Amino acid sequence: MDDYVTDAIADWAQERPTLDTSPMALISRILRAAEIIQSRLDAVAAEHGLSHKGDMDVLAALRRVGPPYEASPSRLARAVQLTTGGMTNRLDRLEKANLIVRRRDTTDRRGVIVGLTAMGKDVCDTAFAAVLSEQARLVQVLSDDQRDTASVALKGLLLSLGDRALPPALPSI
Amino acid sequence: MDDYVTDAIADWAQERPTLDTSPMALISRILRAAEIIQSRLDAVAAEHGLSHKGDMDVLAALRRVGPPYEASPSRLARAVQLTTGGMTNRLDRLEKANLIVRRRDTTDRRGVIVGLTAMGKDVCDTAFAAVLSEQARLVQVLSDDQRDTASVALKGLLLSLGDRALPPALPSI
DNA sequence: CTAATATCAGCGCTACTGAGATCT
DNA sequence: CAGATCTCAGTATCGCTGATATTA
Repeated sequence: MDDYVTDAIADWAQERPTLDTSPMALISRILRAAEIIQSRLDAVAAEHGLSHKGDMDVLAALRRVGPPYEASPSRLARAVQLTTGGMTNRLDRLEKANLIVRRRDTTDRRGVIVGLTAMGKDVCDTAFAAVLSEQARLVQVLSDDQRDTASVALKGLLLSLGDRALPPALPSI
Repeated sequence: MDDYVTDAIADWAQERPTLDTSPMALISRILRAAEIIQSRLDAVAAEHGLSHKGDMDVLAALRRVGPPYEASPSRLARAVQLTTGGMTNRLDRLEKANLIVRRRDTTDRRGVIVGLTAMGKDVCDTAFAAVLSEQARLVQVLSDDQRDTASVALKGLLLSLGDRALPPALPSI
């Protein structure tokens, strides 16, 4: 059976035989899979009150650093690949929903510290568990070996694209 | 060396040890890679006059069907995973830029047929070649074997998500 | 009559840019 | 003074929904 990309590659081979379309086999599938997956995960997050795309990512970024679940806006922006201006907007929304709070950074008075509220932590925990189980359902069709080798390949790709783990947070960042 | 996702998984293991985060190794990497790749490809397309995201996809969908480079709006919408309303907007833009034309479908007077202009074909051909060569650069870090196995895995994933090749166009569709 | 096609207007959401205030 | 941090206002983009006209 053919997916959309298989078909596209076959068409291009017909129309422009000199073009090397082999990279599409991977790249186009990454793009197309991401669209479909993202919309499914957004739907699951929305069922748990996170109706705005990206909210889950911010909450998760705060949650996974551990108690007291705090980080600076700029660090969060880096984590989710957003400008600080964009992060301000997301934080405004999340603060209005009582999922996060902002307080001044006492050690650097330019800065702000964002923290999860108790409610934010609860919502994050239940929503994240649901998103994860949806993810598990999505990858179910693949063998363990397929998942592992594909993960390793994508990790190599990401590293070459400059995607890195964030440096550990300093006493206040 | 660790990418962002490796780090995230390690954090979650610390914070919520009972959660099975293994699906993230693949899913999160697909999502994160797609963001980065898409923005790079958009930048390349923009260098060739296609400053609006998605324009390349529509032109390519028309181009790859072969002469006379025509298709209906609804078929194009299906190809790029868009509502027909959304496609109307894109086509308005592309028509204003003289990259496509719309004409009435003589066999079904509800319908419209979208065709590439000569200029549209030229722009598409040069832009697509540039995008492809950027794609080749992006996957350069991976071995042939890695690309193949990852492609196959993603194809399996896409098929399970319902992604299928479009049925062949009927005499007018 | 029901269903399909394309368009349009209105709406909502999202993020970016550039300027500004504050502080290191 | 240069540079960092965050916010804000303005702007652009983008796609969806639902109504409509037309035709099969």
